[in-house]
Amino acid sequence: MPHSRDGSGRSASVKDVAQLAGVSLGTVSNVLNRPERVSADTRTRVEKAMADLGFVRNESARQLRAGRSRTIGYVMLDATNPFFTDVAQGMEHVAEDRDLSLFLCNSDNRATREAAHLAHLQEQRVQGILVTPVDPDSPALADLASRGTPLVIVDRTRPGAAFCTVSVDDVLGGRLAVEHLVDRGHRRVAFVGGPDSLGQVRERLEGARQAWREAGLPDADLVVVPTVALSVAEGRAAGERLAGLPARRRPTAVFCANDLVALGLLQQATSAGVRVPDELAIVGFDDIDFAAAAAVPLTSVRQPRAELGRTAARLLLAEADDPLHAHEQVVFEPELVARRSTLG
Amino acid sequence: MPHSRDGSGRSASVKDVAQLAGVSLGTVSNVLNRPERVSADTRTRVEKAMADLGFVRNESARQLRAGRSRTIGYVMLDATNPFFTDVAQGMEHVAEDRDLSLFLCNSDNRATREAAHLAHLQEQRVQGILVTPVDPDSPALADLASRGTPLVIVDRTRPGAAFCTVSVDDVLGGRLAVEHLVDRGHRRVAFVGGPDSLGQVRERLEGARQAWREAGLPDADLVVVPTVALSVAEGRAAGERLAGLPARRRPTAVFCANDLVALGLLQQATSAGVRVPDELAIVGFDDIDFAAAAAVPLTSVRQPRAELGRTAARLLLAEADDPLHAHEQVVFEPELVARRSTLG
DNA sequence: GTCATCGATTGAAAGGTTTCAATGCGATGG
DNA sequence: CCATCGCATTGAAACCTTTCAATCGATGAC
Repeated sequence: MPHSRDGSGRSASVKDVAQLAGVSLGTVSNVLNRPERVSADTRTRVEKAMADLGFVRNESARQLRAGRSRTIGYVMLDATNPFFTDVAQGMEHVAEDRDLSLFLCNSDNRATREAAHLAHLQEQRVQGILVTPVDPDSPALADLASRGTPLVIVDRTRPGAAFCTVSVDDVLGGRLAVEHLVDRGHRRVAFVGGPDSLGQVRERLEGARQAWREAGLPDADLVVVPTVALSVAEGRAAGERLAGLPARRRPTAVFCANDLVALGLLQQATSAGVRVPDELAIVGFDDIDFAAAAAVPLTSVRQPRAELGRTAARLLLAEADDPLHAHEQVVFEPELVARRSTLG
Repeated sequence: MPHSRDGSGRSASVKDVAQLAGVSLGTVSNVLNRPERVSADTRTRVEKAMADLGFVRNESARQLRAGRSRTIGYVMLDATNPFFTDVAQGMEHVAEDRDLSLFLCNSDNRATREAAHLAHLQEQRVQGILVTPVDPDSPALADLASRGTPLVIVDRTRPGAAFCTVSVDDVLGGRLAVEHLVDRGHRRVAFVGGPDSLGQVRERLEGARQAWREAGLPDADLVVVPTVALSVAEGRAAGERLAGLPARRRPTAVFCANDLVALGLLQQATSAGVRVPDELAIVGFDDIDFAAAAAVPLTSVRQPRAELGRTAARLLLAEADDPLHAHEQVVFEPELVARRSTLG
């Protein structure tokens, strides 16, 4: 029924404000952008007119004129994984300090969705784009960067690329996890994670293998249990598969590619009556808040989540401010946080 | 400093494309927007020119002309709470179907941050704004709606307001939780949650009280344990406070205002040697994925998270398409999902 | 009394896209 | 051969803001 966007049709523009205040366009703009240049009297008159009309700056027009926007975007791999929301939180703080908005998009692990978001951000002429890509080697990313849009890859690395990357040493993380398990006396261990297309998964497994070999243990005793995704549900399913193994071949410990998988596995194990860690030790990866909060607190490989986000955002803005800026490949070191799920 | 991003100065515009392809501006625009009106020959020529120049549409200019954008925004209360990311996921699907982008912002429970995000979205002339507000009665929201920006409140209701709201009956949710506990024989129960400024907390408590009274139980046996936030850490702290109570006054069951609090409490209880549910039953609220995945799977009041998001987004777009649209107040019914944390 | 100066204000141009009425042209029908 | 029609293309206007050189009026110096 009555919808009345207030009687007036369109929303008020600087022109309307100028007219009502009896000044020129330029003056209104000055009130907005260089208030010190305007006499106190005119300024209050203009401000009153703005308030009366409910004037809201049109950011599109502003951007068009300025050529750049007040926004940066982050395309995340999985918005429902707390790891990524924590990373985003770190970025948000940097953006807030610089008075920019952070536009969050979720690719949900799909390359097509990722591409759509990247295109849209580019069309918006954002100051720069942060992305945790489905595939860091995709030529689409290189194209993007070569077109001049500042770009930072988060949680992946790509040596020699034409953009900055901020990541965590996943190979080292994998080593830490398995070294810990070996130290605790485990001699039959499973790695649970997938899909293989995720670099994070490949490298964590690689690290696990290195540590395993260096401990002089036979390759066959490091079992790989692949999953189709890094989710709680997949962790639960993997738990059931493990439970199905003959006792001789069943591992005494599991290293999961991330905490979601570990939590699912933990739940399945406990509900199947397997005692953690006595009968089965579990190590996760990421150290999300839910890891410590699990009923059997989870040993996990901690990544500096917020720091990752902050650093990525800072590098992005550095590049946006200075296009001659040299690209950096920052790599953080992960750290093992031992808790009850491996400590008995 | 010369700041040549690439040799070419600015990025290519329709004008450049037109020139290279030897056609007029209008034709390029037609290729972009009404390709069927352009002869096959010219079309391919124009498309080649675009590819050669790496042409990217300037969304600001487009928006400026069109008066509206291809974007909707969601200002969420707490991006690190999986409940809200699941709601956002539901919205994302609707947006994707309509070929819109969803701009996610996090107010992080702060009114100032919320205001900043709302202002920025308004300046961007988004098609509409979804928001789970810090305070649904804030006049700022009413102002926003009266200026003509389509607005939908998510997870809160506000009867008689000049905008749509989509919520879940929190009072009913509270009743379900407590009725369940009373059915299971509990006669001393605690409610854990806060701050009181959150309507969700107030109403869930209200429902709990109603159910308690209707069961004919004395008010004093429903203990309220306030928290300063709905987080895992606060749940853990509350657990410690409960553990400190003299045995006679200690509740046999706890109803937590959301699952994060419940998970924290569960962890504290288990690590303190309190057996769940035998010595302490726990009910959460939201039924996030981590609830079922907890090592003692959590009984929780399920909200239709994705459905909430989808409905909100649909209402928003309905209003954006038809400003005469009548505002609706949709209320979903929650549902109790009983799991081991109360079932022994 | 004139001129330079200074601060406040103005007006016009620019930025990239879309839209729409107008144009041009070849073909069709009379 | 003329009128008409349809189709592909064109050109100019509009969207709203910002910027910058130009203008105006007044003040102070000489």
